[in-house]
Amino acid sequence: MQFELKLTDPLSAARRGTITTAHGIIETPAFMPVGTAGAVKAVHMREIRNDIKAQIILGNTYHLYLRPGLEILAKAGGLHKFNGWSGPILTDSGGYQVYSLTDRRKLNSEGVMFHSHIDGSKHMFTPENVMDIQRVIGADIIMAFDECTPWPCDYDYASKSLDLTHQWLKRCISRFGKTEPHYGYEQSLFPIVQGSTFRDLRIRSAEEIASHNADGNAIGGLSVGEPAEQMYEMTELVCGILPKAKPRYLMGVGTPANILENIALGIDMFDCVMPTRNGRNGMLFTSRGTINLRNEKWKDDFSPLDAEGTAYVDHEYSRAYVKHLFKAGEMLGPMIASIHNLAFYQWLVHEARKHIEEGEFSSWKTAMVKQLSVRL
RNA sequence: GGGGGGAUACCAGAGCGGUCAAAUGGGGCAGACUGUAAAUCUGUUGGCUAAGCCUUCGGAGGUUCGAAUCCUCCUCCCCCCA
Repeated sequence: MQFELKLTDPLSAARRGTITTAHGIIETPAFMPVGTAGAVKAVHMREIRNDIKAQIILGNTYHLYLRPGLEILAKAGGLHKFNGWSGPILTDSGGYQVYSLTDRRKLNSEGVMFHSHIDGSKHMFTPENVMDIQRVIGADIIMAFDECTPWPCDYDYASKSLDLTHQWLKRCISRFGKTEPHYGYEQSLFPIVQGSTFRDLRIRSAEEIASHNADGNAIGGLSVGEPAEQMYEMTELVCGILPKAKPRYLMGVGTPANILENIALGIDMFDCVMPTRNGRNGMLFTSRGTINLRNEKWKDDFSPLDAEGTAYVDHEYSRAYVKHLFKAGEMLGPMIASIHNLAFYQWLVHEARKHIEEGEFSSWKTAMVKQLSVRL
């Protein structure tokens, strides 16, 4: 994997770059749709590719390991062949499940014992086997096994958790270095900065992560409930320490406004379930603000879903119709909303890239953030 | 013609003397959602001058300190036998 930093915004820390992987190029700043179980929920790969035009999607180690399982993934020839997405893939390590499935796991220095949410069976995840599993899945970018700390989190816990994540990182790097890709193309390992919302812990973690000189670096443990201002404070701090020449990935973020603010602080890559999950739940993100499609006020609004939208669904369907689909429990509603939202997120980062290139990112961002906060 | 069952809020449907403005679903209205246990979850759903009051359980009377609940008549609906 290669990262080329093309230019930096003169008025902010925003950057414009290109990541080249074995499966294609990613223009940064980039937004990556989440496809946890090997599918971006409710959306065809064809639509991700042709209509939404995402350049990379995510998968998840924990979920894919449980189902369909490594045997099938290996037999298929890796996730790309299995799910038909021939572009770049990034897999999360299961570190987020350490946080989100906290009542279904036991953590110790060796690793994490999960009680499967599917059948209750026990599965030990260690830094070593998480590398091995991600080798089998075959993602272009794989993530270190970490503990995503909850928020709020007391200092001592955050500090100890940080040390554990750092120890695990060394084990990840060691195992990764001793193993080979299974399918003939290169994989890159990204380490993850933790430290909750404590400045000194974030500094300590960012310095540790930077010292490994990985292909790219991630920031985790944010967007877990902390106020947005604290998230921005942490990303700014960490971006000041992480190497400039490597892509920076802010994990799990976020709202359209979060993305623009973090681009301004030097983040290059984002992923978030929000466009798909909120879409399935009837919420649309647009350049003019958000829409709750289930609201009564759209019942006879026959105007396009999003007159300024870039997706075909924005012009083929009316708000009234898609509201009806949601009310009627028709699965086409969530499908349309997911395509719209993902296309909107792609439009957002596309515009961000364009405005960085034009040297007017900051003013555009300020105006856009204001518009995005409107509730239509 | 004979016998039996039933009418409860937008719908379905509990309740069968006070703790009932009335369970539970559905529907309606609104909210949440940030490296996905999510096509999920939460709140709310008679009125008002709102920790209180007013009008509600087919209709009209009655019994009782007190009735959605008991009695009488009326109106409709359903089932069984002829």
